[in-house]
Amino acid sequence: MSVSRTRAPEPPGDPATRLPIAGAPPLRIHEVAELVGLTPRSIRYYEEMGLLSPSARSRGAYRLFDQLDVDRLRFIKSLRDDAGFSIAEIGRLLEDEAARRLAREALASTDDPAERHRILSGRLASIDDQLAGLNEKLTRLQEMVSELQRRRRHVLGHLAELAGDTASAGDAPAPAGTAPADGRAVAAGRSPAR
Amino acid sequence: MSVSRTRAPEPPGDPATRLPIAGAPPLRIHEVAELVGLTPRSIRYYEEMGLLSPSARSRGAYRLFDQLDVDRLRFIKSLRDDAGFSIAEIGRLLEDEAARRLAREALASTDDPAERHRILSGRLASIDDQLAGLNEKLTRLQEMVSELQRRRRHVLGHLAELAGDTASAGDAPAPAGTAPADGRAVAAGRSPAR
DNA sequence: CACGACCTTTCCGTTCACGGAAAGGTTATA
DNA sequence: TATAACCTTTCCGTGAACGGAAAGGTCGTG
Repeated sequence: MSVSRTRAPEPPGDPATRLPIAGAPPLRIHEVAELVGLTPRSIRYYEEMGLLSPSARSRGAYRLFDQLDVDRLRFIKSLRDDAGFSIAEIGRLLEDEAARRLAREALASTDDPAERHRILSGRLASIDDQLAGLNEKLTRLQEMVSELQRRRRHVLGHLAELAGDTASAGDAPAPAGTAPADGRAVAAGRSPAR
Repeated sequence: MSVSRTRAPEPPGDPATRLPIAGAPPLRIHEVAELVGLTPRSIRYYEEMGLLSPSARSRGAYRLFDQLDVDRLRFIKSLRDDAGFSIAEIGRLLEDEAARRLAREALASTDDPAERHRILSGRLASIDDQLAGLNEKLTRLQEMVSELQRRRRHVLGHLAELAGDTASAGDAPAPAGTAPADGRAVAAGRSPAR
């Protein structure tokens, strides 16, 4: 989901990097807000909470957002809505993002193997921490999904039986097991219901 | 994750259904609270919000909870902590639970195929709604996880390269792709960090 | 330069999901 | 029956995550 572009510092000048955006016309707060699906108020709040580096300002004092800011905001929104993290937790994750940048620079400025190893190990540990948290949520969500799928199949079975014929009026025992939880989107027809 | 036992109304009498519980010694609020990992306050709040049927009361006015209540509370907690649903949303999901019971009864009391079909279709639609919401969350979470895994492999690669030898001082392009997102817990060594 | 549309900060208000105290009742045990 | 340890309802308080108004500044266009 594009956490932020990791390569290409792109010094200055670079016509049409991708299709939708041109050079880098900085956006104003309500524009990004609409773009990523947040309110200006929320964005200011996130900045106040330290989730955004004090992004660029115009001579006046208008906040100006570039593509990286937009990516970051999208990431924040995803963390909030999809993973259900609190703003404080997101703050910690993004601190880690910052640590990541620092590690990057540190790595670039030293050739000492011991030092490099220390830095990389720290990064690995941090990533594992995050993975642990996310995987736990993921697993439980998958359990819920497979439970629902079980029910779906059950209902479907009744419907089929109804369409076919009515043999005996007792319901089959049904597999009754926790099912291996396969995840992956399977069946859903309706609207978001939010 | 055991939403609630669906079978066996168990009229009266039934010694030792499962290992931990005996017949049905109703629990008091702080006991269930400890059991499922909630506070008494929260449980009362959930009842106030309509997530719990006015569970049994003693002659005094003590709330008494049986195994089904415990299951239901566990489900609520899972919905809250893992899926990140708000109490209101959980309320809607549980309303659906209720609808499920009603459908069950309705199905038991009619043989009219048209009627049965209507009921079953309603159930199916509701399940699909829920699946849609959960699957969306699941997908996005999986994306986040695979992004993290990508980073992990990247760091791991650097570490290996460091352990092996330093040939040329440039970083390999690395697979750079969104990786199919396999889900399933993969690597995590640390503590929960919550 | 005037204007409308946007922006700034500051501050107070609100909803959610409880926490916690007050005032009093209940239950099991000594 | 008295005591400790629970329980009840009621109500006020709180932190998080904003919403929204006030008072004023800034931008691009006519």
